[in-house]
Amino acid sequence: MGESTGRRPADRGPAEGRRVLMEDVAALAGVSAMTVSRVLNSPGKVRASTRARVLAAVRALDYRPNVAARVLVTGRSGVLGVVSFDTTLYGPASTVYGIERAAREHDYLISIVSLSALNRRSIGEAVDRLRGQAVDGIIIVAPHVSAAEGLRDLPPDLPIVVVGAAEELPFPLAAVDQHVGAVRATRHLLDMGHETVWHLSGPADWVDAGGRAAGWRAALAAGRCREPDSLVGDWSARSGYDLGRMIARDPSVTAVFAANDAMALGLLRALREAGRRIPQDVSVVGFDNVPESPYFSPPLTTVRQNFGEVGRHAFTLLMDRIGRPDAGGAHGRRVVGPELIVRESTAARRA
Amino acid sequence: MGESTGRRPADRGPAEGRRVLMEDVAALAGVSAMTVSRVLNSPGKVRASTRARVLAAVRALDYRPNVAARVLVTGRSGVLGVVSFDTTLYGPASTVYGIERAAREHDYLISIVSLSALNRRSIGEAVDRLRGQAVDGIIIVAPHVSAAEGLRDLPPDLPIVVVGAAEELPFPLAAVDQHVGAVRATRHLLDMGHETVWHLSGPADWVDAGGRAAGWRAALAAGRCREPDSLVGDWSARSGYDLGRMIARDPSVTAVFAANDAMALGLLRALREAGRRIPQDVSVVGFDNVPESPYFSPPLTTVRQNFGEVGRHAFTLLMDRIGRPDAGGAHGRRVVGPELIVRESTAARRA
DNA sequence: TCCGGGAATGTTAGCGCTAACAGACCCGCC
DNA sequence: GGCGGGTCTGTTAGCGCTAACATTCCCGGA
Repeated sequence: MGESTGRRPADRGPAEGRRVLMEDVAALAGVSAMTVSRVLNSPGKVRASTRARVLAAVRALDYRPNVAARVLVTGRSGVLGVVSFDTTLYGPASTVYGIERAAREHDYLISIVSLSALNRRSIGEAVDRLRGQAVDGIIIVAPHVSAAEGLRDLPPDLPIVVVGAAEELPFPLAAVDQHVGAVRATRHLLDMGHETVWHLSGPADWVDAGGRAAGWRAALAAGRCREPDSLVGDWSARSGYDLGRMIARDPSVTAVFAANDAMALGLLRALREAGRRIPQDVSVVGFDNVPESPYFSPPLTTVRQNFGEVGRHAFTLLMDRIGRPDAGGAHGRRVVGPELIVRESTAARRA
Repeated sequence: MGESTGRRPADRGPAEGRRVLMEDVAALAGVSAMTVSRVLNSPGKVRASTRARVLAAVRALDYRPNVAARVLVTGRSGVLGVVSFDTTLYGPASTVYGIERAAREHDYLISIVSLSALNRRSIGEAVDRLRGQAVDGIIIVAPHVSAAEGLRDLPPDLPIVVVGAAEELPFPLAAVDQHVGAVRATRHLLDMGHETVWHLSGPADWVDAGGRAAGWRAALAAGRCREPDSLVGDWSARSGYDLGRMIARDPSVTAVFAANDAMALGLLRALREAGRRIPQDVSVVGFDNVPESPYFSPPLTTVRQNFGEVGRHAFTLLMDRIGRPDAGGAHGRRVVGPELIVRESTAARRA
């Protein structure tokens, strides 16, 4: 059979522009292709002297294995899929970055699909696209309630981990505890003597927004405080500004918890335009601790989320899942505690 | 030969947990595997009635082609590599997002490698990792001078496009014209009667920082203005604040151009702390037009960069390059013009 | 000296798909 | 009715690698 196959590397001259194959390395090292493969994949099974010869040949020829061929045989690609939404937002961007670093440390590559819209269809499509590329597993960063619905339709055979989603999903989960963060922010304000705390919330269909609003509500209830009308924004500074203008002239507003730092920034501006001083007249707390928040006017009291750690947890959970594919078992949950960072935008209520 | 190969799909029962192969689809549709392949890859070459039968079978079995096998044969993966640096920074994040959208519209997936350090070694490694995954081409978003050096070592056989790098590289380039942006920002201030303009620059080894500083210098020279000492930051609000404190009490400082919006934010704060009013005492211009900049105090005059368009250009250039691999030819350059956005942080110099 | 047995290496047979060629089919026209 | 020409479909042969089995090698002990 060896006779009839005409295009074996040995038949053509030595690498002239042609891509270097494992067989070329084998020839140069004076071994078989299989030994080269072993040196690359399980070095322990090859005698040291042989291994050295092979590695020298690999370097000499600048050989790079063809991944497609390897994947075809082994079924594993060394690529993880990441599904995300609007990676220009600070939260998603930081989470993806955290995942990427964790993956790189373990020699995984990540492929990213952003969602154009948040609905069950688009999540399914994104996952399909990644499955099509033979990823070993998928991390879904889609902090959206309707996204959670989309997750229910997903195939159970593929290892999937979810970041920051709602509670009841059949997947391992890594997240920051939004509820606790919001409770801390709200209680910080109540502890300073404010009669109640207003809340500029995120979009109703975001899981994190829901969690923060629930935490705020719980803290108010625990303190037996009146719960002001809900003010719903969209994470943007603009929405914080617009909502801020609605409450800025109400003197009963002395403490506001904004669902993220961008909204807090808009709020600060609306308050100042209305002549209210911060923190003397109104205290403001944000959420996220974006790198700019210490330089707001005034520096913003906010809640820090450790996205890097969430990313690392998500990666670890996925590795666990890939390791033992008995999908049914208990689904790991890694919840990271947020941290209140007190700066100058909050003060005790004036007597 | 067909006899001896024991594991053909037909030999085992119909798909029982086993992965669905093209041959299964073919059997169900009553055609050969090749016809299925044609329906999937060049539908025009198959009679409509046959095509319909095949597609029905594909859907019935929920068949998904094995990409690894396809890549092994065709050599094309449908994946583009993106090399980037710190995707939590607004610029890189937005660029990557723009690339991702453009890629998605053309059914490409992107794989991302972030650089931990900016030096020639790390760029080479990142490119190697992507090459290892058989990407069809690579877009490098590494706006760093030493990165540019790393680019010189890259293999010429792989289609590569660079975003926002320095001038003289043997690759197609997409970028925002930093020089023009900086000239516009500076001239805007000079036109308002300021005697000169100070500049908080970005890190010296970033290409964009160099471009902006050069534009600032050119505009000053054109206006025959004194060039103040250079103040070098690192893009962060903190560095803008620190540098701001150094100049805040100097009454001759009446106009400052910050190399990005984050630094401008820190600067605003330092100026206010020193009792200088903006824009009455000092005018400030930023660069980037981050979504929050309209809500700074005061709203920031800045320079808008259209990252989405840069991403789209980069993608298009890469497609061109993949299309005709005669690497030698002219290298496309797509330079996007930035736009000055005047808000309330700039005003005419007091008489 | 020869032999048993584990370690090192080689050989064979695909992984699932598509390029290239071969063959079947169909239509209208002579 | 038969035949040229295009259209549609099938067959064959790998793409480059690795799992599994086969073989060789090497060493100490009898």
